[in-house]
Amino acid sequence: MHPVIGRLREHGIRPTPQRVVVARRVLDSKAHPSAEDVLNAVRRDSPLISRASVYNALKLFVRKGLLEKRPLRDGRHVYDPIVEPHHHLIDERSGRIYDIPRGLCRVRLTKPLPGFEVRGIQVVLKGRKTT
Amino acid sequence: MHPVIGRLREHGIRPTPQRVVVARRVLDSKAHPSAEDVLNAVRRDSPLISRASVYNALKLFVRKGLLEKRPLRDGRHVYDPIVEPHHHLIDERSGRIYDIPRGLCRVRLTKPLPGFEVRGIQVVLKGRKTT
DNA sequence: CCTTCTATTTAGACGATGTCTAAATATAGG
DNA sequence: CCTATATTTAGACATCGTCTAAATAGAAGG
Repeated sequence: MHPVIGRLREHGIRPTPQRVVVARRVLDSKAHPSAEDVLNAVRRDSPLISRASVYNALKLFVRKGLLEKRPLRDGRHVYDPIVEPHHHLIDERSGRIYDIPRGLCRVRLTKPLPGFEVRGIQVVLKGRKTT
Repeated sequence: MHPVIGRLREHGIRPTPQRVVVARRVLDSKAHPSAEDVLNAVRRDSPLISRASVYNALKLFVRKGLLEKRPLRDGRHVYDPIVEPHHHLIDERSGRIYDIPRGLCRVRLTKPLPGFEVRGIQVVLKGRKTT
């Protein structure tokens, strides 16, 4: 039995064959793959798996807490007339984006990052309007 | 003369009619519009403007420092098997994503955000590998 | 004003990404 | 075994951004 089957069950996910191959590809990955990356990788071993099954599996895994989905790939943008550095606040429910002035939110690196020149910091808070 | 014409010229942008209507829509916006938002808004006044002109104008404005482009819209994601909170580092040249442990980077709100319940903080550093 | 060279706009095709649906298939529980 | 439910599948569809080749506009020089 694949070790991932246990992890799927722990999270209340029925381990169908399709889900197992998706989980095997993504769970031990350090590469932060996109859905299409996973689809292509999985199809090398299981050429008959459908696009929708991979997307369904990934969505389910996120809902069950096995994975996190992160918007880290270039693709969909908004345009901001405020070019000075500042941060942003996104309301989960409406998707609305608010500005946070630089002074309201401080970011500090406790150690330098060797071998990397930092050229920009973007902080995004997610949450819900309560009023 | 539209006030935006001056701002375009200040940034070394020739103020064509198409660019002026795009600039008018986006420069005074608080709404963080996407390119498609801008296209749709602009077409209400200038139905004949082409999709490519709007995209070209936005890209030019960013290159000239009039706007910033920010990846704040849901759309393209990666999947991360590390579900514990941590931050990320993106190499501008390769697009590669690296993990930053929570302890290496601290975020602090200097004042609370009234009317908003924060449910997640995402810090993304952009820069370049130097080694 | 005319010509010429360059910049810009345009329509439309294209690729990538993600969602949805209806039909087929598999599985679980009685 | 039968039935109800879950899952998979192919394919259509929508959105977003890029690209290209042809048309147009504008600037610069005579």
